[in-house]
Amino acid sequence: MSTLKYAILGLLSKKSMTGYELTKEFNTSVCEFWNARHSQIYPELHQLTEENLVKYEVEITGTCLEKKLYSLTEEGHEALMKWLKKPLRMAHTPKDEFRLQLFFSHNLSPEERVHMLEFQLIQHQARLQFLQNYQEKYDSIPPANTDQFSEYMVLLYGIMREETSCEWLKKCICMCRAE
Amino acid sequence: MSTLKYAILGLLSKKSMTGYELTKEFNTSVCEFWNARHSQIYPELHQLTEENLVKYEVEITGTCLEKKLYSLTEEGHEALMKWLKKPLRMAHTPKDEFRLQLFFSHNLSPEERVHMLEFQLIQHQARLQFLQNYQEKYDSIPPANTDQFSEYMVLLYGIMREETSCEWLKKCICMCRAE
DNA sequence: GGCTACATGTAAGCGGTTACATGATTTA
DNA sequence: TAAATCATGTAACCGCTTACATGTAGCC
Repeated sequence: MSTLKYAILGLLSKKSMTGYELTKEFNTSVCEFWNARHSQIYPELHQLTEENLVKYEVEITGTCLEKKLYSLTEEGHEALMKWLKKPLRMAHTPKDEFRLQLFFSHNLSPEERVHMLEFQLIQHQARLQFLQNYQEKYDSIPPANTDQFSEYMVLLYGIMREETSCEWLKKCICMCRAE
Repeated sequence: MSTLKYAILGLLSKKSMTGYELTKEFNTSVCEFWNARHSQIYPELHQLTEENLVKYEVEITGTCLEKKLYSLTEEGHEALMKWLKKPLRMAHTPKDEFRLQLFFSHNLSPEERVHMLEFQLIQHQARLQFLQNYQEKYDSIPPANTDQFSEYMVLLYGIMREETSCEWLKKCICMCRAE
């Protein structure tokens, strides 16, 4: 079963949602480490329904607009728990077009190379700022048994990763300028 | 044009190679930030030939085994340079199944959660060790205009990223045990 | 009345993986 | 002579993106 299905089960374990709301979730909180478009989510929900891992109730908004409120079945909850307990092999290093460029960058002039590093740096600095702002919403580390604690750990990684990226880019700029 | 095509052009700019050798390259040095299987590489080489970005010469090994030695055309070199100079938007945070698990990990027992963090930690420590061993081959930072320098920068990122991952995992284990 | 957000779907195509398929060369 | 490596290809399938397609509800 695809990871996306577990992501959907996980989100539905927190709160019953429509496909539309799931799509929004994938574009906000979860998007730091997973994402999906509605064109992928609706078919997956159909499949999960067939597999009896989720069920839905039709609600009417206004006079006739139907929306499907999805929730986990007992079976769905079990499938989620089983996946959560599965030890994962470390993921293969993800593809990275910028580092591919950099790998061939000796074909560029020193100025061009420094320029491309600086362009990445300002973007990662902005991303770091965004994540740090998000972190300020926590005035302390949440208790370990809450979903806020899980969120906090994941956010922490994002911040540390961006700090490292900025540090690395600055180091590279420095080394390029040294000669 | 897909990134894989530029990766192939980049590798061929260093050295003329067969599809088989390109495949090996994608499983060693370059695999830290890009990879591809032979089933994808051979069709891409056919397309690049049609687009007149690469050309090949047939060589005979032994008595009859034909191999195609690919190299860049003038046009191919220009395409590579054009791509190298293209400023890249920061890549979207890559998908990460482990962090997805962790995001839903408040459903686990404290012991189970610590266990999954420790399992990741030993894997990242091994990867860090591997990259550090690789780094020892450089006894100093190579001159900035060489391809070794490009390699060195990319390797440095790998090491810093793994260091950060280990640091983060240790911090998480600590926080999980604190309560 | 018009705009934005809510809400749900399908189709075509791309990049990539896994598996199928074949055969020559080198080395132990 | 058997196994590992060199060498080149194709087919089916999967996950995902982009685009197509439709209609309602709420707000200004």
